Amino acid sequence: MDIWELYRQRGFARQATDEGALKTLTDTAAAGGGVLTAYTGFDPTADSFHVGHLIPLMGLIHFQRAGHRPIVLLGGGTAMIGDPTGKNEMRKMLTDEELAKNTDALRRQAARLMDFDSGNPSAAIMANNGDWLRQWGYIDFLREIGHHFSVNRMLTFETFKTRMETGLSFIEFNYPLLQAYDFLELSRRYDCTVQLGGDDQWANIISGVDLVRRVERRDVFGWTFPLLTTSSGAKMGKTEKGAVWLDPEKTSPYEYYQYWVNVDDADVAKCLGFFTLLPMEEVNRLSRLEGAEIRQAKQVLAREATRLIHGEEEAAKAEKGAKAVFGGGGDMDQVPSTTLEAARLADGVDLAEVMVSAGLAKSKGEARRLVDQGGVHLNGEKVTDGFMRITAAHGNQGHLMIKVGKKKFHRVVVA
RNA sequence: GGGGAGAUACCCGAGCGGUCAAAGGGAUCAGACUGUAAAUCUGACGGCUACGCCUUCGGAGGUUCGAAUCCUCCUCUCCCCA
Repeated sequence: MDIWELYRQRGFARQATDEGALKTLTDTAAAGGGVLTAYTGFDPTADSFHVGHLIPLMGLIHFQRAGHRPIVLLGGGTAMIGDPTGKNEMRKMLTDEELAKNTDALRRQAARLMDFDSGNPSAAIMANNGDWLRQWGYIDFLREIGHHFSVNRMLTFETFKTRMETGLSFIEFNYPLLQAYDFLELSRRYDCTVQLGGDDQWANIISGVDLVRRVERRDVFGWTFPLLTTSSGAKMGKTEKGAVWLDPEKTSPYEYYQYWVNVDDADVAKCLGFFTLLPMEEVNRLSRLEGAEIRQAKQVLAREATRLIHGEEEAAKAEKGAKAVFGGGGDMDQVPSTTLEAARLADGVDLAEVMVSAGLAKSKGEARRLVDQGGVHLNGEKVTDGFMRITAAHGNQGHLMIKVGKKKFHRVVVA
């Protein structure tokens, strides 16, 4: 089975520029013992990847597992422009320092997901388009790259059509040229012949394919992955706290695990294909589960997805923590926690205040509302007084368990 | 350069000079029902030991007993003309 077939089976296929030719190319490479090189670009707009980046990242992981060579392209240059795709308004400009910091953080995260250093032919490459984009002079770029682009055609891109209503700045209008040029540069430097990306990148990808053909008279290809949405069409990867990050500092492994256990029934099968490396037979078996048994599938999903990002040990801990609070008994240590100085318990501490500092409520008022609505439990007992104060009497061997709603648990350690 | 429209809470979006902490929808959160689903119904949704007080309607001033609402200037956005 070639990589493209594997992509199809697991749901990683949306559009391809020329699937027939792509297969031929892959077969030829395989027959000659060579590897194929593909890249995906990520703009360093934050200092961590989040769940929204996961499909392309998983795509690259599979690509490498299939024996090919992935390139992770960090958009240190393009992020200075801002991809207008899917945006209604221009994104704020990042400073050089922010970019450097973000690029660095993303590089470290990516390095944990793929093999970059083994020296194998399939060892991944990390590139930064700032390395080549920032060297260009304006006139030179226009003459050498710009003249290959038709404005008439660019205006037909969905991205720009919608932006014609709300406004589009010239800087953003140039984004496809830069991304297209990346492909040209990567094809020259690394013999990269495929660009992978989310389906919203289609226009940018074919711009690159066209550019390489025009300049190099060489056929390269584009392949897009579906966008990560729930079955109801909403974007995935968001919780009330915001994006679900891959950085354990921003989203703990426990929270990460919880995110996956809580996906809708309707999305479980899809997610198993996308976010685990389980063989498809296993994915299909789990996907056939119905009713309450779907929970088993969700647990496998959460376990595997967490393992991939945070490692076996953290995944096991997150799972134990989940079992402890939802199944009763067991190891509570993995539940998110904060500490509280014992001395403060002497005259009581406002529960609402503790909830705010633990991130369980945005304000004391909200915390009190939650209590009023019967959504707060302390050590398993429903709290009824919004102004309740925590005292030493509540210290259950130095541990207090606050539950908000049905799923949010937080431990307070008295120290 | 000229003319017009506009900026309201997380998003969209109403808003007569007082009865506006600001309609409605979405998102979100909580409760009930469940399986740590979905759908549905109910409630909450600026802050604050709270039938009151404080801070909000792009920014800065002003008029007024009283301003989201009127005036002036500024910033930004969109549309049309050249």
